[in-house]
Amino acid sequence: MVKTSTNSFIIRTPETFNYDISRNDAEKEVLHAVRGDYIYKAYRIGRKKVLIRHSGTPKDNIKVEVLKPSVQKEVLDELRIIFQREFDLGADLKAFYKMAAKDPILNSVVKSYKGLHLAGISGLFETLCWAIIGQQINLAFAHDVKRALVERFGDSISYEGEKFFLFPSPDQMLSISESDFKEMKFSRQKARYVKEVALAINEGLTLSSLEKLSYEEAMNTLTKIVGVGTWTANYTLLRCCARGDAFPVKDVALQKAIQIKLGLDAKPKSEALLPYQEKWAPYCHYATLYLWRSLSEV
DNA sequence: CGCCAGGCTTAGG
DNA sequence: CCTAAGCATGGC
Repeated sequence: MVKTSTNSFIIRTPETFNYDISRNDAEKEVLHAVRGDYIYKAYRIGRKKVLIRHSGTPKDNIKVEVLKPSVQKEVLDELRIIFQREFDLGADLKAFYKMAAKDPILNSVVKSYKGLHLAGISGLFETLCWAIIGQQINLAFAHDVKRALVERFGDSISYEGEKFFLFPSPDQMLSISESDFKEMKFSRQKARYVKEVALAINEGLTLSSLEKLSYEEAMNTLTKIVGVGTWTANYTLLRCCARGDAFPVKDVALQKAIQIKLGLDAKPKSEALLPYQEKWAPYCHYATLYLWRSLSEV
């Protein structure tokens, strides 16, 4: 038996989980660094900044190693909880696969990306801001804007000559001037929108408060924030809260994927997607995720 | 050049 | 309720 370091641990994953296909290894993503089999990422746990790296085991479990600093057991426990959420390990995809196998749109994508879990976004604030940054612009540009924001205003942790960044806190976001936002290529509206979200978070909006609400209530809570419309709210409930009732019918990537699967001449309008919200419930989030992946966009 | 990108708000019918 | 304009930039 090999003695394992107290600074690493292994997370058991469900049968349906495949590490290689689920790990988000987008090179353009500023909040992690992909180094071969490892993904390096910084987290804020309490007041500590913690740098970890994770990798897959032969059995598709997840190995997490804390690289800096050396931490107490409580931090490791917290990291376990974070990873459960970050890879949506509570999801049992068997029922989704069973439903999708009989669905003309989904049957091919669930075969292609078997084992894919929702993964990759840490916090509510980050998710909402990322959605706002991504409104109406292409993803490559959105990544550049996020990178500029994070590298300039996010905290970081240094390790072996490299810096690993954390997403700015709501207070850090609120301190950014109009001209700085402009330099980072935020439109004036988007600069306001991310600050509106920061205020909402500071006033008590949390993931757990959202989880207690019904779909309609959660949508109402989010869309009350200026800058958060139905697309952004659905995106957040899907991506961050892993809710199976969230379905971004206005999403042009989702529309495009469905257009391709059905061989349509044009993208279906959002109203045309509404029936799928009922049909695919409670797996609208995974239906969307797999269709996005079919465009190589998640 | 025009049009579309993982939209939203506001103004004006 | 609905539609149009404005936002800012990049890729094709």
